[in-house]
Amino acid sequence: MATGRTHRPATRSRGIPEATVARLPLYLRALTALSERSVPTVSSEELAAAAGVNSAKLRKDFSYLGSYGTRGVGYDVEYLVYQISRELGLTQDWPVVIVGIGNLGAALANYGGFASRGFRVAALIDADPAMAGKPVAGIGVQHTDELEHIIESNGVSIGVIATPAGAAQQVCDRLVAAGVTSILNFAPTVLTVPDGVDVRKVDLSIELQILAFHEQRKAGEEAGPDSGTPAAAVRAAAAVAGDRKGPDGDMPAVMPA
Amino acid sequence: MATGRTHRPATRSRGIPEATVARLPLYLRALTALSERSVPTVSSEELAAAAGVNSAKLRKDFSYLGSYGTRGVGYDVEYLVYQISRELGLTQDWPVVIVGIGNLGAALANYGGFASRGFRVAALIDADPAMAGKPVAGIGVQHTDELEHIIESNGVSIGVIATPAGAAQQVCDRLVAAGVTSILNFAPTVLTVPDGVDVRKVDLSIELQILAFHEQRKAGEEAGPDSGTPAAAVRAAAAVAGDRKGPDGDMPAVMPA
DNA sequence: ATCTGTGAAGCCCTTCACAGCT
DNA sequence: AGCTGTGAAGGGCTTCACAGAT
Repeated sequence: MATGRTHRPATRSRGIPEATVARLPLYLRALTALSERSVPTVSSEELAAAAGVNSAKLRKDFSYLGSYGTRGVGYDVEYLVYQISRELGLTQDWPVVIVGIGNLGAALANYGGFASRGFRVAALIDADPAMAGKPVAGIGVQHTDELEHIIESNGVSIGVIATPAGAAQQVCDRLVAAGVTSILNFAPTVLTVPDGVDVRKVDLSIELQILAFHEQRKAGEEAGPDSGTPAAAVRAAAAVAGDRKGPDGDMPAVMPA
Repeated sequence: MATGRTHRPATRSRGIPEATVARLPLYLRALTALSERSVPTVSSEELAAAAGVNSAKLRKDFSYLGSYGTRGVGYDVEYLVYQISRELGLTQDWPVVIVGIGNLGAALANYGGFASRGFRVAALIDADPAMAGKPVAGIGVQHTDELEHIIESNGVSIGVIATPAGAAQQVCDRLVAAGVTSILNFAPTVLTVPDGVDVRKVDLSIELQILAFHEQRKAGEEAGPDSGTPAAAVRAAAAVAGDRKGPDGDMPAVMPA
């Protein structure tokens, strides 16, 4: 999922499909809520509804973990919470560093979901010397110079990058060199990492652009031609004929060969 | 022009696969960077490297948009920027509201990527009366009471939810009732929406949990090289284990019958 | 009677490999 | 000669539908 990854037929992970892994946290959240309400058992149908998936998918997912249900009855909530937690590696404590304590970094540091489930903010790191020592979310910000030392002395293997795009690759390189093998990247850049390092990215503007695509499609379909969308005028300019074979419109004016 | 107003089989947008749509913003970003460096043309190989995908995939993706390249040469950068922008609906201006101006909401409001590409923060909304009027990112925060009025008078169709989990569904319902048809949800909850409304979710703790899973797997592998057997061995070992066929360990103490 | 666990079918996406332009 | 555009093959995920357990 990271950058260019060479061939690898079938990872010896444990045979759990990536798509399933990505849903386990969803199930876990739903189960935790049930657990807090002291619900003892739950059917695949009920749990699936709570997690927002369909029940066949949920059962298939669980089948990769083992046979944890009881036919005719359902799943034991507490038992499943434990099994999924263990599968996800949440029965241990993961120290995490956040690099880049701007608006977003601070928001992440304050995010409750961190501590609640196996993750502990071990340090906040920023390149601005003026930030050093300032407490954010009850933790003193440390300067980037300390990065390697912090990683090593805390045994950190997960790093969160919340720096500007320009600094992200450099920070990433330093994190990896110091021993980090999993990175959550909030900077709008493609990170290049060595094999064996996992990168996941969260990109706000990409999400919005995907929504815009679907939004545009809705607007175009529901009422035939363009309805009263604001600033739709720009788009009308593209209604010229040309030799390009695009499905809809062409370049406004300038266009090279 | 070639706008096929033919029969619509089902939910197929315009034949552009969802996976392709999700990558268009990535290409767009890479192309924008090239454009700023005044690079006139780029090959599928080069652009793919910059976007972190492989070139066959990129060419296939572009083939859904039309034939925008020149064989033997590559793609014209400016032309592609325009075509992808248009496809994503970024040639028009999308007013967006952000609901929930806590740490995260403020970070989002300050996020530059918003304004830079077709999106405009039309309003910031918070339930706390004490927040009302306070400027965040140069915009005055408005109270939730104004929500419907703001949506309608600004023609907002995209909403961002950055509230606590407990308030998310309620806010969502109000947004939808007021006319919003696309929602970006940062609250750790499954949102229920009517047909025709798109929801995308960004969930920090889920991303971390996925990383933890892989991190755990790495740690487990360097210790003992199990004979490279994916699912088969798991099942084989489990069959011997006894009742429950969990691959590894069982519940510490309590466990149902 | 009920609900899980799972082969099998179907679908979508990715990757390959080469035909077709320039 | 070089690079795009694309049919075809391949792989993974989802959905179906029912056998199997309690």
